[in-house]
Amino acid sequence: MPEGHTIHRLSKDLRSDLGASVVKATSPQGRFAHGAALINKKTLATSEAWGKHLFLTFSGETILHIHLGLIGKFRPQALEHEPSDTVRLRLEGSRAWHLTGPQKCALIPKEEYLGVIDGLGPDPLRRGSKWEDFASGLTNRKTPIAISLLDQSIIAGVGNVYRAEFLFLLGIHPERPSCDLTKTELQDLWKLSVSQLRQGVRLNRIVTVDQIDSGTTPGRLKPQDALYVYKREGQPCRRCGSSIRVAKLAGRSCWWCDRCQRR
DNA sequence: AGCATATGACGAA
DNA sequence: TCGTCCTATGCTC
Repeated sequence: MPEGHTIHRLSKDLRSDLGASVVKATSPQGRFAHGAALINKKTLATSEAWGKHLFLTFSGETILHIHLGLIGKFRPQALEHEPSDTVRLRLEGSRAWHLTGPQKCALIPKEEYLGVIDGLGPDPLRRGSKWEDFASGLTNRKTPIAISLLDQSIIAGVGNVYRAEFLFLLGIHPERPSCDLTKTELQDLWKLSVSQLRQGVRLNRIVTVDQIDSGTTPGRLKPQDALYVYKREGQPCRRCGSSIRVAKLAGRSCWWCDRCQRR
């Protein structure tokens, strides 16, 4: 679930649901009891996503830093929905929001907030992000491009699904050294990140296939038809039919098509 | 019941 | 490169 698009969508939804009104905060699990008590009955002032990081600011400049990590979820629930005892944080406005399994959920000082942002590369979903910053992060880097794409200090918000899909869509082999990519390829990679992540926010889901390649109508697109290569090892490439391959890159599985993606 | 796995990131070795 | 953390799900026995 959580790549950059998820967090930006969450930021929007939380803002429209809870924004500018008094929020009730509790920690059914108890692990964030103190923090929840400090937020409780405050107003949500701002909601901001930066890559995979979510920052909620409450009245009094209290900054709540949330990072979902691999398994975290932050879901809207009906107000009467009883939180399970794994819910770290429950926010209640026009509906309830239940946070489970986050990698980070903490009230942080402004300096820490600035430090997190400072460590992040350009986020394709943020106004003001520049492709040149993305490109300059890759100059002289021999690291395979598939590894660079997971590095949040190079580009913020891309995760394991998008990296594989982007490289397929542009015909770039995942093991190509980052510094060997042409200017055009870097520009295309950036432009693709912007359009794909935006679409991800809109759909609240990652869908990279063209309608033509999926062979289905958009409304009824099945999960297994939404992607070109991610988790499709051994299956035929949607473009050329050759078998999708998989290997570990940066400790994570990466999928690609050897025929469509040239070294 | 137990185990593997997951769209992430960190620290230890 | 591993182990670790955090939770939910979907296998397998």
